Amino acid sequence: MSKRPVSLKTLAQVLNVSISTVSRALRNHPDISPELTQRAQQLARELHYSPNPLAIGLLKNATRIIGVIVPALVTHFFASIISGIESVAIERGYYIVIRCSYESFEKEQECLANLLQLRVEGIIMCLSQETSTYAHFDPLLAADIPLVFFDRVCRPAEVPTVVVDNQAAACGITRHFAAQGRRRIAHIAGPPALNISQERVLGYREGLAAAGLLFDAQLLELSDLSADSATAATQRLLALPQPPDAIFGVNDTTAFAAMKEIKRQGRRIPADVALVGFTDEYHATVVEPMLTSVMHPTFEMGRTAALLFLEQATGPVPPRQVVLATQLVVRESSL
Amino acid sequence: MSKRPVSLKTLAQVLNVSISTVSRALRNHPDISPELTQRAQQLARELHYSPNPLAIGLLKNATRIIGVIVPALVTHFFASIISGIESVAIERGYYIVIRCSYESFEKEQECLANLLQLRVEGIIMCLSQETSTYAHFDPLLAADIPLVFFDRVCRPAEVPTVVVDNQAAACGITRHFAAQGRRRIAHIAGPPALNISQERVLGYREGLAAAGLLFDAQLLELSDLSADSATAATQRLLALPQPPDAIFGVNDTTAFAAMKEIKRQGRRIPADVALVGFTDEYHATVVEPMLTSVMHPTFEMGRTAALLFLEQATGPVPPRQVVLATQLVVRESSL
DNA sequence: TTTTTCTTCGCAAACCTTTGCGCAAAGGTT
DNA sequence: AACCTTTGCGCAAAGGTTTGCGAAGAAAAA
Repeated sequence: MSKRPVSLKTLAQVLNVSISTVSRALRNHPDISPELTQRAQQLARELHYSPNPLAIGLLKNATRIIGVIVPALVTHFFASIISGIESVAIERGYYIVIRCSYESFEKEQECLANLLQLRVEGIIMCLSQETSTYAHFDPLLAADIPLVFFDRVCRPAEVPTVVVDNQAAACGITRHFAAQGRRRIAHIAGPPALNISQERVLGYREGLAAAGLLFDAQLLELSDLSADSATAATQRLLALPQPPDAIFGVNDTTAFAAMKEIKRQGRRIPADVALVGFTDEYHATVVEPMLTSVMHPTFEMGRTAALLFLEQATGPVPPRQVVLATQLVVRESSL
Repeated sequence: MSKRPVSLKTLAQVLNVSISTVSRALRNHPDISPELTQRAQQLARELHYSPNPLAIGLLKNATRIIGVIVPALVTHFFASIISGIESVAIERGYYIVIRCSYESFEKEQECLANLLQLRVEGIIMCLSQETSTYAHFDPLLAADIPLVFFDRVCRPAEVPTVVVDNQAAACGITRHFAAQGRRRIAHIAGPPALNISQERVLGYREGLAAAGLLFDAQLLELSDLSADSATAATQRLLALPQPPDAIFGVNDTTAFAAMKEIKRQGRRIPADVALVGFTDEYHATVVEPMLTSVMHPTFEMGRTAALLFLEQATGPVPPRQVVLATQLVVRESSL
């Protein structure tokens, strides 16, 4: 298509020496005379020579590309994590190729296969919401291709992961509610297959116990992390004979949807129902009332995931499980 | 690092034929006997052979990678556009590599050079806020590397672009305000170098004229698209002897910041000051009052940009300028 | 039988880079 | 004068794929 860029061959012809000599000259090989080295580097600059990564990749069997698979792109959470991954990738001379699974197990498999075809050097990903079997990662592990999970993880014994302290955070939220005098604390949970859902439910129950409250199955609702399902869950909760006086959403999308529904029904936040989200999207501060939420170190999470990849890429080391601390940011919605 | 995957060579050795024969067999070349073709394809499946894109890329001088440069990743707007680009890229067998300029002209140049080193087949990008000279695109044009701009554009005579009807939309907002009886309509504009800022200011003035209102320079404030600068601009506007009764923000970030400041000063929206944003981020519906805004077809914008790239990639055609329609979504903040 | 025509495959070059090895000329040592 | 070392460079292979051309063998035509 576009004309071929200048190669070592071009330089060699101009300098009237062999290709291998030019190659050495550019890399300051001691075998090459200072004058020729000088001339070659000078010419390379003038002609804007840059080594062809495909040729090097072919030779070294390394593309310097990291594949990244996210369930969704259009969220503060994932965009910020990608941003973190990108930042360390750049520092270390890697490129990242993004693929989106759209929360679909099937698409997740497609993305995986697709990125492997590209010969990525590793994959950093977050499981889709539908993913509940994990055999599709076998080929990666068998081929020694570094794999890193973040947030939603599996097979932690084999694959390095970076997650947040979900259970502790969820416990903290529940205890925060209890400390405000709330007694009927509800939780809108996520898909049961996901570790994040499980851990947050665990933390929720731990918090209840710590506050001396009994677990009430009616107050534990399920959602698929979407606004619609969260709205439905909220409606069911509010329709209870004894509706909750506090709701803890599994993420901020859930909490925003709950907030809308609560307000739509003319109930006051936090007077009638206190509300807390999870993830701390940027807009938590712009809604009214401002949403109490669990701040995730998203950028840091991305950076850590990338560093875990680098760790695996340099030498095969045992998989590390990094747990990042979150912080409960208390705002108007839960006071 | 990781072991080399199976290549044509591997297959050739097993089948006891030459590499070129296997290559032809897999591509159903008529020169190869049906039985051998059959056997080769069978074996390729069993061994999970997939052609090495580096080798093909080297041969064809094509990486099937599109470089994408955005000023920021962590926004609904850009994430959604990237999503659109990705969707058509996948359909056409391309990969996308994302780079972020962080609104910096210097970083924009770095990203550009970096992606060119990777030998991307084209670049789809949005100008950084600081970018006001455009010579750094010369090498691309000279090398016939397809380039596409979206939203913030330049050199439209040479480079295909996809934008929204900024002036018409801005005019529409202003007239909407006027129709509600507003008389002192302010605009918080963006960096003057950007086409989007210029066009929206033009539309603003066009709308004023159409409504029979005089332009008042005091009511035209500048921002750098950040929340902080928008807050400052809002403070200046509200401190005016005759403060505005309507504010039109150059984007939703600006509008959100303005909303916070207006509320902080104890003024009512829309009673005292009506407010309209631009871009319709998802959270426009969750703030209180819900924000009137201009809905952008962001996903469509990404898709269009990718299609424009494909257009350039197949054959050099004159650059097209695509203008997408927006829609003013009227909500509580301006009624 | 000899020549022509298919059929079916292999050789080699090209894309670009790196690197082990070899080789020539120049200088130095005995 | 004969030998050894250094200096400075080229050859060739390797990595995986595609493709024009040549070639061997078989079948068909003369």
